[in-house]
Amino acid sequence: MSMEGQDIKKAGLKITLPRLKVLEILEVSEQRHMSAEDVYKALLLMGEDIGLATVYRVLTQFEDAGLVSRLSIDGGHAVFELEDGVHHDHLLCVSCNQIEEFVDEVIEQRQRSIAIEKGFKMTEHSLYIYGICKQCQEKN
Amino acid sequence: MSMEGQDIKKAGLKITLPRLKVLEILEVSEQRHMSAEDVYKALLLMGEDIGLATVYRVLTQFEDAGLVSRLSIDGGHAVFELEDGVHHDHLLCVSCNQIEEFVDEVIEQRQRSIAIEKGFKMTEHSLYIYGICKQCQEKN
DNA sequence: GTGTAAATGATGACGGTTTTCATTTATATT
DNA sequence: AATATAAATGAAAACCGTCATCATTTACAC
Repeated sequence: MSMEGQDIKKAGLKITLPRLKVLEILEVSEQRHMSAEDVYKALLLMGEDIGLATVYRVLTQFEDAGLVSRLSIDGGHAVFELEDGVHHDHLLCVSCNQIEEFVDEVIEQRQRSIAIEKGFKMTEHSLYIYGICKQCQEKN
Repeated sequence: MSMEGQDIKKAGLKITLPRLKVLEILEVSEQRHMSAEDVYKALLLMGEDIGLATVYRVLTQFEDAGLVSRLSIDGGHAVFELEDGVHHDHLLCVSCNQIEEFVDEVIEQRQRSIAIEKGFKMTEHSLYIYGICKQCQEKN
């Protein structure tokens, strides 16, 4: 059984072709952030005939299992990324939709302090910086 | 003409009953953050027979005019708040859906620095801290 | 008052996502 | 290896928040 198979099994899921292939796409794709539709199209290109509903289901199961993270970006559609255990935030280019990641311990710490000040028990946080990336600025 | 009427007029919009009433709801409602549906229901309670499509249109126009801000919270549905000119971020209670606001200049500054480091021209940013508010913690 | 562009309401469309349900498949057990 | 059974799948329809269409109504400049 492959490494991926073990991840799937550990999540309490049966090892099926759709699950193995979705995981493979996420691992081999040059784009780290993919929508369900992106994954679906990549599967079609690979010659795998897997339904879109299954892709959505599998991605949600992987999210529940902690294998992937879901980013809900502006305007209601989601992208997924392989979870690497390191929290990070995102910079999104509003022109080309490219996504970059960053980690900033100062911000992390301030967020924790604010939650405490307000009496909140923080479960999560999401920070998106929107802007125009270097390449898109140079193009125009 | 009321104060509100002037705001609407300044936005280049005709002063109509639906617009006055939507603005009134946003001002008098005890909840600062309302979805289009919330506003629509509040209008019905007031006895105003205004269509949901109009509520959406008016809120979008108010957003364009800078009278309200739209928050896109987790999973694609939006809430609106009266714009007071002061940028702030949000704490959301995942239990009771209450929303609190905060301002943190340290975070603001770090965000600007990160955008510069990454070569991004920042247009916007959104920061949400999710957690359980004080009241909900005490309840359980 | 009147003309004209703008605004409204009802309804249908839309897009991403989820549910339904009949069929197929993985896996534990014989 | 055959079988039983719960889980997984695919196709299609349902969903939900939001937006567009279009015929009718309204605000406001003249």
